[in-house]
Amino acid sequence: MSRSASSSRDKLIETTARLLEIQGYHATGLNQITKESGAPKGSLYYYFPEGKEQLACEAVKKTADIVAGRIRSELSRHEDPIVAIQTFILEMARYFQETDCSGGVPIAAVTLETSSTSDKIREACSQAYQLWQDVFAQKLHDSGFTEVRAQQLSLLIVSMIEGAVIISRSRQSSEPLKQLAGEIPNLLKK
Amino acid sequence: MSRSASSSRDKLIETTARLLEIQGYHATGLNQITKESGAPKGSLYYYFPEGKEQLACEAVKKTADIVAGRIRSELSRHEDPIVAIQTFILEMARYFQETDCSGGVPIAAVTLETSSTSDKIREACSQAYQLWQDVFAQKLHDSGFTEVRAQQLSLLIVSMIEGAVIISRSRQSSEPLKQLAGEIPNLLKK
DNA sequence: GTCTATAGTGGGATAGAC
DNA sequence: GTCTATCCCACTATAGAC
Repeated sequence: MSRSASSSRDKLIETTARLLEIQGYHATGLNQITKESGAPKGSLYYYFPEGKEQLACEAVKKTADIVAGRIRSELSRHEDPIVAIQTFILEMARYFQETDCSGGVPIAAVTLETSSTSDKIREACSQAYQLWQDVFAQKLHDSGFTEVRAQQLSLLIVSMIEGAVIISRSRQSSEPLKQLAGEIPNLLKK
Repeated sequence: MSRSASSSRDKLIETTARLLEIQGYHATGLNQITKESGAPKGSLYYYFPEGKEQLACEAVKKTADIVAGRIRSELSRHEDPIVAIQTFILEMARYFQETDCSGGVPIAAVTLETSSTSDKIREACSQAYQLWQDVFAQKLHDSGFTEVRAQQLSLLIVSMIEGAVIISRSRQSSEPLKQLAGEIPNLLKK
């Protein structure tokens, strides 16, 4: 439990999470991860004896929590769920541009690349999406929607965001994401 | 222009398109493509001198056209756009299950994996999404929506489908896709 | 048009010194 | 805990015979 130990481990996970978001799973090599993390090269298999799959799994879980926290934090800034979610999506558009049109769907590529070949990673991705959906649903439920309706709408919101970012990425433009934000009032109006 | 020549070329493109859909770009090797296509191994660089990038590009374009045709054909089966789009999405859910939960987003992985590294492929993906969006928009415009509104709603629809399939894939279940279908009436009701 | 062989690179993973 | 060296494998791409 020494500090330097967990520091190297954390750096590996964080770097992996960052690279998976912008490059995907297969394009992200172990060499690149150790190099960019600054973590000692020999420590990778010490902390992650099962190799790349385990490392990616941990990275996805870490991303799940961090993103859930960000969503929760953003949504809490406005009481009205329409305004809150709209603002969150516009904030995502900003982040998308800030990352040279390569961020915003931190686990989508991993999901698509590994869903047929690694149940562990796929399961981690599934739980991440569920977690994010739950955060949106909580906000909607707090605002008067029934639990069932809140879950349905949240699945829709998470789906739309994922798809809009992918299309935004293909166009190298945040326009699709911004357009999506404009549709939120229409979507949540009963 | 011999028949066998274009036949090998076509087989390579079709096999590539199929593999890209279920495996993504980096997991799909040239060896696997030639092997599964049944096309002579030596012919790949004869037909695609620029290699994998060119082959993937052609595969994405081919997919774009075929999928556009399928969407158009499905949507024409019902006059009411709500019923038509709903039915289309349920048909996608069926296809998703038929392909062992690995089909349905034929170019999403490619888009995410190559958008930063190949402008040619990224551009082909962008045009594919635009084409699919246009097909939905045409249907909506024919049904009385203004052109602008039809385009906005279509972007939303394509985005939602992409996202819902990704989440469906992570859960190995077509439920998210089916839930999305249920939301279409609410979405298109003015 | 097609084939084989191979160059050249980079990947993941392991062994063993320190 | 960390490092280096190394193994094996898969990949893209090319060269040159047929």
